[in-house]
Amino acid sequence: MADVAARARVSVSTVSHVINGTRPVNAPTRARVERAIEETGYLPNRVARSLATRGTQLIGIVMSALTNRFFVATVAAIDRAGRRHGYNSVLADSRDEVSCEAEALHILLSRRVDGVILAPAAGDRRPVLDRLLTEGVPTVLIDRFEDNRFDQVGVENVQATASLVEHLAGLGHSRIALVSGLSGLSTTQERVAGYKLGLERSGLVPRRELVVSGKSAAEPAERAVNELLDRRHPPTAIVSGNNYMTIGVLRALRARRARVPDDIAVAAFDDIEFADVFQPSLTVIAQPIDKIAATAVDLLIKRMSGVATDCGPQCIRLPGTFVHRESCGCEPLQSSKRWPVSPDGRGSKVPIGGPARRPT
Amino acid sequence: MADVAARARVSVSTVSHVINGTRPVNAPTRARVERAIEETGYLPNRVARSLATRGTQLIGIVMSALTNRFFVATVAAIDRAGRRHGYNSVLADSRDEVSCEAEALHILLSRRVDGVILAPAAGDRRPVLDRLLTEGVPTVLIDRFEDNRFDQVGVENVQATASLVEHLAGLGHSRIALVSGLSGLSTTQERVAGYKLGLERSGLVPRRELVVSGKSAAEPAERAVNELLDRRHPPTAIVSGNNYMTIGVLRALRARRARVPDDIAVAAFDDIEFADVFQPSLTVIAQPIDKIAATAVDLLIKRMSGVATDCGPQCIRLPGTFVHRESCGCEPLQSSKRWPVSPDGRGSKVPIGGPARRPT
DNA sequence: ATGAAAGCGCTAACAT
DNA sequence: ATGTTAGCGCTTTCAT
Repeated sequence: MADVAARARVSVSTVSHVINGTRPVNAPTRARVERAIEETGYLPNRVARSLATRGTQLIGIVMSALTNRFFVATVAAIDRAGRRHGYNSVLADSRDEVSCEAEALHILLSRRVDGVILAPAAGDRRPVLDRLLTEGVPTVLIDRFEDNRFDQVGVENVQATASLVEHLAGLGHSRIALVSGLSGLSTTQERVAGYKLGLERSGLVPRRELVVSGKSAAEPAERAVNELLDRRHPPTAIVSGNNYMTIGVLRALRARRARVPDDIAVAAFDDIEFADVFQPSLTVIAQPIDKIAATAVDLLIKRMSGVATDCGPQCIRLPGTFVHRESCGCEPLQSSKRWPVSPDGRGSKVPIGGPARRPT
Repeated sequence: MADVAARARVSVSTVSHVINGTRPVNAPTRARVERAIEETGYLPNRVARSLATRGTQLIGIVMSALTNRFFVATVAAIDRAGRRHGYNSVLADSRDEVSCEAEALHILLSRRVDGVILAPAAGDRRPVLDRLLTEGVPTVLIDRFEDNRFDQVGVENVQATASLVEHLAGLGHSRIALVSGLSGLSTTQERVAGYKLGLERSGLVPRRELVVSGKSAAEPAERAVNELLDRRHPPTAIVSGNNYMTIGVLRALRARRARVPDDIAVAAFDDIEFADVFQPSLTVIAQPIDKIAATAVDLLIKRMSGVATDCGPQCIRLPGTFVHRESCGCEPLQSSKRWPVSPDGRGSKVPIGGPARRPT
């Protein structure tokens, strides 16, 4: 930088100002500086800049890379959204373990990230969250909520799950089971609530034995389904609480040679990549991943820039999308239909074209 | 830090040295410092550290997040491997566009990353690669190769693809088609070569018309398969060149109600998440993603630390894994079998238990 | 409109 | 074994 300044016969402060546009500089002077930058191939050192300004323009993302279902999409979307505002992302995999998460956060904080987007790991997240609070770093929680001291953004779970149930009930099913997730998670609670709501709206009575835990993972879900199918009166339809559990459900069904949807209908929370080529294709609620990420980043940037510092923590729920395919047992479709599930539950009840009735 | 020093009644340099362990410090002194750190909740500022040491301990990852098949796994694996050595990852999505890639690289360089792991975008990567070279940043290329001035690590393509073909030929197929990728990519060339090699080894003659381009993406692959099936003598088996094209292949087959593997057998490069629940499950070559990432990071760290600075660019090919499932048309299996495909082609020919012969 | 100089928080050579 | 101090490359206040 001194090099550039010498070459342009100006002071370093002028160089700084033409680079950042932080104060008016005479056209000819600026031209000289710009030429000098060209000639020297000068590349501003953002580390030094960060030290001087006490801001890194870095967003720390801490997430359970392997376990969390939309790691890919979310991280990619956060990165994209952040970059539009001049931010970069530094990653930290929490492996879905709180201890690892705490360490990850520690590293990010020592790197002085301007803000954090966190998909909390399963387990006791208090220590991590408390730390975040005392450290005073702007933070937005994603996916799993738990703590109303933080901004949070995620999919609307209740109405979305209810719409799945109502759809199945509308096809004549009355014994609809739910494979639910880990009991500690807010998503699990909300989806269970949605399941019950859907049943009630359909005039069905929730039965405790039809809710089994798949512990948010494939293997437990597979076991749970096996247990379900061993009963005297097995369900005629299954709702799965997340993508991993859906895989478990399908494995169990497949191992028993149960045909979907003829023997048993399936509808699931979370879309799965390539779910359209599954045999049959899967009827699901898709999360608005890009929207969630973009919203989280927007919110975070607002907090970081000091705007909206007064209003309390926000909790934003974005509507999922009902993706209507074949596993629910409607007549075979030409292609999948999608429509949003609004937070008030409307718009979710009438599939385009209307589902075929198929009493069981 | 000055705070800590005052509290412990030592100088800042002593504090620095107990933190970094860079020089012996008397036990009682160290204890005082450590206590002071505890009490003040002092968190070292890595930005300042980076400025002083001219090292960020940051690995820049530039990758086509949405397009590239193993974005998730690779980034996660890089992050994990890097963290074991005290490195963090900063991300930059290139969207598989060279202009975006150049910008991404620019940003990472201005952030003074210690090294770069790059999955080159499709297109003319010369400018970016040249920049990397002139800037002198240690770099390891992943997945797509093209330039022998760089260290590179990826899957071994030729033998792996050959093993797929040989397996199908061993089942009696003689008209085996290949849906190949974008012609500009090294991976495409190598997999085409592997396809031919496999045919030759099986005593079959490669026929040009049986190689169609799926352009590395689902839709073109779907079109290509449709074209293939419209012929007077359609192939009896299809080898797909990557995961996205496999999806296209399956869509085409499905739309035509062609049964796999009865009407047509399928084997593919790249494993797909949950490929085991596909109907039928997919016989594929799985890439050793974790190994690739770990190897790339190891190599990068060697370069960054100045070790092995003399030996020329390395090109490391890691063997893929043959995952034997159902779409190839062997007898239904209990579960999937896996075995490595060694770079010399051995170990790939005899599936465990031996494939059932099924002449066409 | 431009420049001089004091930091930002740390490391590391040099001194004691 | 510990302390002093000169940077690292930039921003920004205060002068001019």
